[in-house]
Amino acid sequence: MSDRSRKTIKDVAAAAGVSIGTASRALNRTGRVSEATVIRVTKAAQKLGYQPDAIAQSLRLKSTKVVGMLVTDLSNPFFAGVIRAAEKRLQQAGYALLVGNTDNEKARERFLIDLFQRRRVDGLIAGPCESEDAEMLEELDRGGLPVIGFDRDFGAGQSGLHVDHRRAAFEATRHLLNLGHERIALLSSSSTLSPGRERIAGYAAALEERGIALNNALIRAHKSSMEFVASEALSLMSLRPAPTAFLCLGTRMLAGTLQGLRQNGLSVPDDVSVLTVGDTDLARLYAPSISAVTWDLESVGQMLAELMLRRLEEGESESEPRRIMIPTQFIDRESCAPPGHRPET
Amino acid sequence: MSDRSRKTIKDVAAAAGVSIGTASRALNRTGRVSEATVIRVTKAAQKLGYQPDAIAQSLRLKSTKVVGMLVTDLSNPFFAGVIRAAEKRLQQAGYALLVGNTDNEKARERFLIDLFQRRRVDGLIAGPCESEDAEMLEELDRGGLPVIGFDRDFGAGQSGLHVDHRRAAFEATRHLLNLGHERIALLSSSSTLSPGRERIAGYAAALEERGIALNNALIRAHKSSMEFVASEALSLMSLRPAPTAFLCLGTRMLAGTLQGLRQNGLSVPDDVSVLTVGDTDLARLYAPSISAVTWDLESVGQMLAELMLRRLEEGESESEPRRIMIPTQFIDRESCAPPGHRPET
DNA sequence: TTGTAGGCGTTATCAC
DNA sequence: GTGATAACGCCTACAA
Repeated sequence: MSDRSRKTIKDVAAAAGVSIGTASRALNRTGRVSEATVIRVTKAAQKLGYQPDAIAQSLRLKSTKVVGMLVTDLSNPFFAGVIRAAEKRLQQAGYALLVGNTDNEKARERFLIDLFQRRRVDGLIAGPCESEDAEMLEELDRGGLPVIGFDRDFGAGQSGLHVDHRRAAFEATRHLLNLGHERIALLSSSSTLSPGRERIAGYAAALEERGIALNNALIRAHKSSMEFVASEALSLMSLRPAPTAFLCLGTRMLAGTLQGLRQNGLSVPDDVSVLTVGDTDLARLYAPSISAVTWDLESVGQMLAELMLRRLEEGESESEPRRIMIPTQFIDRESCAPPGHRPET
Repeated sequence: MSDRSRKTIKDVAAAAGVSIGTASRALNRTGRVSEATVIRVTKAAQKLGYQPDAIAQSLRLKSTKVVGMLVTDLSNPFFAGVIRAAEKRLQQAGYALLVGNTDNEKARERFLIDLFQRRRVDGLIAGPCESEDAEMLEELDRGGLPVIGFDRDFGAGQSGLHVDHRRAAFEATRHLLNLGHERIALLSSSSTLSPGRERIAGYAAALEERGIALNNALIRAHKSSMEFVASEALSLMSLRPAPTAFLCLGTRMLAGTLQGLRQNGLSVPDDVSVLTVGDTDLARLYAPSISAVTWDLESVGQMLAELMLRRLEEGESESEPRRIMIPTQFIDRESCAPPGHRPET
């Protein structure tokens, strides 16, 4: 099966004693071909180990059967799980998935979109990015490249999927409020990306519902290393009055917070309650286990693929855009208790 | 920029008033072209927003500038980190990375290899899989498709990269032995994949060095859910004499073990020591933090890409296969103590 | 039912 | 230096 001896449909046709046109029709079962030649051609193809050249097919059919996907970071488990599920579903439908990391940089996003276009992907799934480049993607979509947004702002005419981050943060905050907390610190890695913004909005809405004023001193929203988050957590704890609960938006925030609290001998939930939006092994298995808001990565990936496939298979029939909102679940574990559970030191 | 109006080199040539051949040469700066026409053509291309069609180029040049990568599970953080780094490096060299999940199934591996071949990938990075299908990959390689193995058995003539799992487990085990442990339980998700086999071998070698007989009752090597691992851990603890330390091979094993111990009120490291091969947030941040053997995912990915690029750019010059062994580092944290640290209950 | 031929968008090999 | 022209491998009218 050396590269040189790669069999083409020409070889198959020759081996079966038919023209290449007939061979093609027999292999693809398109057009009128006698059953006898179908068998003959198929056998010849099998014997030769013929594999149709997807590149040539793409050129001819104007479809690569590839969809591109843009994420900020493929190694982030929240994306990895989604990618995995999306790839699986797309593969069932005969599509491959080409993934690109934007690293949350506008320039890289541009570069990748360009790359995907040159590679003639059939569609594009666009995850969150600092450059909420709605118009650009909308233009692509109108230009004939189906775009599905994922946790990202996009134009009115576009299809997409959102995890309900706002409600997630709302419910988490309300849970803390119900326990009696009023000074709830918020740690977020971003206030500009759609998920971050939505979560902060949900937090604010829950406070407002109780008539508690938003205290900006309690909010820390910027990307930072785990070590820095740890020191942020400590600096928050040194406020007077100190927060009685931490709402961590994302794994890194949770990890940093736990580290910071632990370094300072603060115990959860006795000294302070902790709650996270986005569930991970760490939250599940930490001692104490951390209450979390979670959602199903697999169904997110699957739905994304589904949205894309629908667009792809509808062809030109510009159907109305579909939007999907993925619900979240609150999981109560051991990390939350009423404030003042233990007298302050 | 609608699909219909996608500009081809023909449009560029027309706009610049030259033939398509000249346009091509000007754009690619190949062959003799006057500086004046280069400028004219370039400007025309820019104005039209011309993007060369990578598919047509692939067909013509017989190179897709795509490399395929096979992993058991893209959402496993140990793979995700590697993939991310490999993709980055390959992209710098103008290659895209197409990833496929084998789910550790032979049939899926076959399917994906077939898919990658039809898509005419320029090379293949093959991660571990239950089917250590050395001959098949070797044949592919000889047939002209560069194959780089990753933590996987492969033929003598092939290039590849291995993390030094054997040494990792050896050192971890030796650390426990040095603390005085003699009954060390081993939890592994697999004894058939290359990494699992190597680790078990490293464990065995360390015991042998001390003249301690291998006790199969202490070894549990099969894939299983976290819950099952937890019950495995407990069943191990009910042995008499009970193990005094756990060596966990992989995140899931660690997570299950910690959960099991915790459910039973066993404390680390007072009742039992715990050590993991493969570092994660969970190990770093658990209380107590878990000693671990780690390695650099990024350099693994980068080296894999490097190996591939070298093969790709050497062309036909069948250079001798290169092998790389990635070293590991032992990180001592809080989860290990001498046995009998606290009198048994 | 089957064969022939044109073309998808490029690049490379020729002549000029 | 530049312009035709022939592939690359495949599918699909159109003709037979």
